[in-house]
Amino acid sequence: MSDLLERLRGRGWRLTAQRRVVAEVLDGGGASHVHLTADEVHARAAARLPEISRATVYNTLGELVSLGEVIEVATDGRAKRYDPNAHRPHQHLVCSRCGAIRDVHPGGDPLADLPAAERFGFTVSEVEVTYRGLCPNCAGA
Amino acid sequence: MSDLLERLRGRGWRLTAQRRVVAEVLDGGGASHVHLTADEVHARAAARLPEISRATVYNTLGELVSLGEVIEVATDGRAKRYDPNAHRPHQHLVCSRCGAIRDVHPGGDPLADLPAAERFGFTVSEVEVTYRGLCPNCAGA
DNA sequence: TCCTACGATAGACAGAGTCTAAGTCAAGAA
DNA sequence: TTCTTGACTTAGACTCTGTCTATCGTAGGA
Repeated sequence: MSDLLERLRGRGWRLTAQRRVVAEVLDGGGASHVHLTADEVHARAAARLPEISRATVYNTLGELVSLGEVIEVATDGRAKRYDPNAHRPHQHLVCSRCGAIRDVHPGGDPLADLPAAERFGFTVSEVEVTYRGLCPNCAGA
Repeated sequence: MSDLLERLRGRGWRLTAQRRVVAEVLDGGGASHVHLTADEVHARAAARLPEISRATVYNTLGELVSLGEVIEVATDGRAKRYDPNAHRPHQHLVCSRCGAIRDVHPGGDPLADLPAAERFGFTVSEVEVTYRGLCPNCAGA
């Protein structure tokens, strides 16, 4: 994660304690890639830096998204979730009951599946694929 | 749309003026398939039936969704949008700047693109594909 | 026509996110 | 090292979207 901070600093980011903590929280999931809501990020950040405000968390997440370091995922129309796994293209598997999210990496480029005739003049730059169903826990219950 | 109302009535739906107006508003887009937010549906319904309440619009939309007559689309993490084009499988093309939405119908079944090894025990039942980019208007500006 | 259960209503409430004004501090300059 | 400045942070009010509850109204069957 320190390389992320260095990368951001190289792009003119001022390195504050708050931003550092938010970046660390997002990276905290490690390989499991938890997809936290802004509120969860705030709660975890506040555990280390109690005076951090919600606005700062929202600002920092927004900046990370616009810098392409984090992906915003809107799976349910409720709170957005933030996915730090931005550098490897992937898709999401979402449980319709409990909301659990898993990253999946099928091969192929879904963008190629949309013929020009179906683009209606749009300049398409990305695709978001979300598979919905029941996770093993919920399917068992 | 009257066939929709008949279909719903056949399923035990009580046919009230409010429900009729909401169904007509959703159908009002016709072939263009506008994707209205709940608030927009309420505004248009209120133009015909001024005393209709927000709660009624939300209730009716929720019922139409659970009956499979309308699809709920969460493209931006803000307000959900309601898509009356539920009977023909399709995907969405969304403008990242102005939020415009278009239905597209590429061939093929995106569900087939996810190998069992990438399903992690999930019982996958549907896929949601959203292409993002700039619409012709926004790309020109 | 009458009854009654289902549906509609107003308005309070809750969650997610944005905005503003004022105070703080990271990092470059001297 | 100290100073300076503008970017960053903060509290808290505000907006928007959606839900809930108690009460009132009415569609549709008897």
